Amino acid sequence: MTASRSTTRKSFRREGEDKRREDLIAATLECVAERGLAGATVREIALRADVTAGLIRYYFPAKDDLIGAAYRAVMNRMTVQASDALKSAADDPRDRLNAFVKANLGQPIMDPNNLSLWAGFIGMVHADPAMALAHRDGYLGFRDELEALIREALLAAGKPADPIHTRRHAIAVNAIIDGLWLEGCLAGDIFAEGELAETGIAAIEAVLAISLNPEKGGAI
Amino acid sequence: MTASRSTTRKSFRREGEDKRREDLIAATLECVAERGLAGATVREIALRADVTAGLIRYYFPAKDDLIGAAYRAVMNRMTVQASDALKSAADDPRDRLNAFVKANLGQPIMDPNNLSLWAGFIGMVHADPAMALAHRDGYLGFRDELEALIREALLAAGKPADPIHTRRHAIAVNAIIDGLWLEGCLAGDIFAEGELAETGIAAIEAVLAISLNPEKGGAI
DNA sequence: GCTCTAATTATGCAAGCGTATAAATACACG
DNA sequence: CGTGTATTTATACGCTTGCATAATTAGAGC
Repeated sequence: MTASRSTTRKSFRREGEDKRREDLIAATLECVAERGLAGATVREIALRADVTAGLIRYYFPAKDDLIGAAYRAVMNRMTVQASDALKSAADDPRDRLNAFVKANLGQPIMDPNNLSLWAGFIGMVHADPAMALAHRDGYLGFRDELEALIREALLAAGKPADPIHTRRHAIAVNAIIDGLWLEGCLAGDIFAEGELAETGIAAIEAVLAISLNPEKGGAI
Repeated sequence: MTASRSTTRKSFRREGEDKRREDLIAATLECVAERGLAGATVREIALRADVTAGLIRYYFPAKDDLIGAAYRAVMNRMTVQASDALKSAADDPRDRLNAFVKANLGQPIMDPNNLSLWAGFIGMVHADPAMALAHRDGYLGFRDELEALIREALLAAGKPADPIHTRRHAIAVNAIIDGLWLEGCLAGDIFAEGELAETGIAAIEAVLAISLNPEKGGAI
């Protein structure tokens, strides 16, 4: 046994399955944030997670599964962040809707990194049915939550809230939020702090014909 | 000269530079439409254009240049289609804005293929400054055109149209159009024919507090 | 009809990709 | 303190990719 090892093998720690999955997903998001979906290669992700590439396949059958998990994680994180804003700030439904919109149109949801992953995914939706399903679930879930908020806000303002109109309102308000979120993520630097959130609130107030600031301003 | 050629060389025709570029861009769009940006490889594009891969580099220094040209072509095409709708249908500014919105929220602009290319691009914007520039130009151009339409529509309805409010209105209306376009491209099948366009018109009327159907309905 | 050149094909290369698999090792358990 | 196993590393394979370059040829101009 006189031979000396020319290279030392990487030392490592065993981690819990959940921890590793989370780390790998976090590393994936870092890659996407910095170089887009194309930059999220198996090797680069492993490097970020301080792990060797083979381990990824131990936790995810294929790379697409990791990417899909990362997408779901981001969407879920955004959903949770928006819901948190609801919990912490409201009893009047109009305040709740107001807080929901402001949360979606401010940090940390309105962030270029989120957009990069979202866009990369959307680009695959058309070609990959599995991802299309993942997307539609997230979209409808978001819109349903929004529709419930709108219904309550309308009722609190003494307005009718029949399903047909409420649905249409939800579609329009969803578009306003999505569109402004997009603008902010893509070119946040050309807008003043809070400008997009204010614009969104004002537009939604106009569409629903109610005030979302019931304490300060009266109902329209 | 008894030797026979084992394989015959591909016959070809020389084409004008413009024609070839257009063909290559069209082939690129086909690839993106079918399999997403990732499916738009140099070899696949060449196959579609009935050309060998090397020729692409003769017209485009690098693949990214072709992709960028394809992006610009699509955005330009959509812009032209929307502008055509303006020319063919209007003298009252409110009708013009109405037509503009309807055009952007209907065929052929609201199309999954357009979205695929757009999304793939947006995903790269964050990482590639050149593409970021290409995008911002297109975005600001679109918004400027929209802002002009809005200003005229407001004035025609006897409403004030000072720059500050007009800008904010343009941001909001742009968000509505973008958001609904997105929804329609992603899940057009869950909406009735023309539903998104109607929803968009109604939302924009509410935001601007004017009617966009001056012949039938009066101003609000 | 010849010639010259620009357009096109054909071939190959080096790099990077995702994936497979065997060897090594940390660590829980007795 | 061993021992077994789940976790992790290491290595390599086959494929695809974008790009370079040499050979060919279509077609314009004289």
